[in-house]
Amino acid sequence: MAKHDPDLSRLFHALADPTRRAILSRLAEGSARVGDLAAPTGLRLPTVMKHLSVLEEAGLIASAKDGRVRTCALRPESIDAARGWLDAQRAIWEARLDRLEAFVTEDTGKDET
Amino acid sequence: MAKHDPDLSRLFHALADPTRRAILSRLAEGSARVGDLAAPTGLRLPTVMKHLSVLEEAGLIASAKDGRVRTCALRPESIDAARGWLDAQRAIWEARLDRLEAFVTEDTGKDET
DNA sequence: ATCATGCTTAGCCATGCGGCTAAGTAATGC
DNA sequence: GCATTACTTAGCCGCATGGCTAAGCATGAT
Repeated sequence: MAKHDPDLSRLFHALADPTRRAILSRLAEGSARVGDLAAPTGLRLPTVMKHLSVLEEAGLIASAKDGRVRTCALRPESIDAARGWLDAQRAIWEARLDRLEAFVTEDTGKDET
Repeated sequence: MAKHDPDLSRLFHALADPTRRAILSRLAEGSARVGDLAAPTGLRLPTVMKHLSVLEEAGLIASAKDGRVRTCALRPESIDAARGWLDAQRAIWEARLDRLEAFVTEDTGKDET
């Protein structure tokens, strides 16, 4: 387990934005050009570009420029880091759950504020 | 599939911070008091409190106050939403991968910026 | 009653993020 | 060559985030 894990932070951060998740979903239907990705979002190109940068730096997508057109595609394996962490945590949490059992969890909302 | 999915955004956002992930890891060893959670972070209490709020609003932890002590515990099932989304995406991406195959992905770094 | 403990609230500050416009560059089409 | 297309870069703006200090409040100990 790494101490800092900036990769994981960038990955989760990238996934935390609805627009970016929408872009990913769109890309799941096939690779697309930047303009085509921007259109359905209702956002301006530069804004979408930033989102694409975030996604690319998180390793979630790859892009290549052919002529004046940049095409983006998913990098499916990138999601494994996130899944791996979640699965690991889940496993540990479940294992410990018997000890915690009905501590605060019993009520789902014992004390809010 | 929801349009906005603010829950998913909050969840991923909560997981995007190293300090918060550290707190979750610590909680995986058993429930703990706020002060005990703050100590290893090197951060001040109010700061940690904010992190705990984020985690709680994301549904990742629950807390209850007994006397003047607040105890926090994990909510293992909360992670399922994230896992679910990741798994779904992963599945779709994999399925489509044959079509995309070696489009941009071939090189891992054809054209950066 | 008084004091210490442990969390909580309020408010400040710097940075970062998500949105925009405007202007720039590179490839294609005529 | 010149206009158009399609990104790209630069820079601005408002708000959220993550850190802090200082002060508050409730509980437990003396």
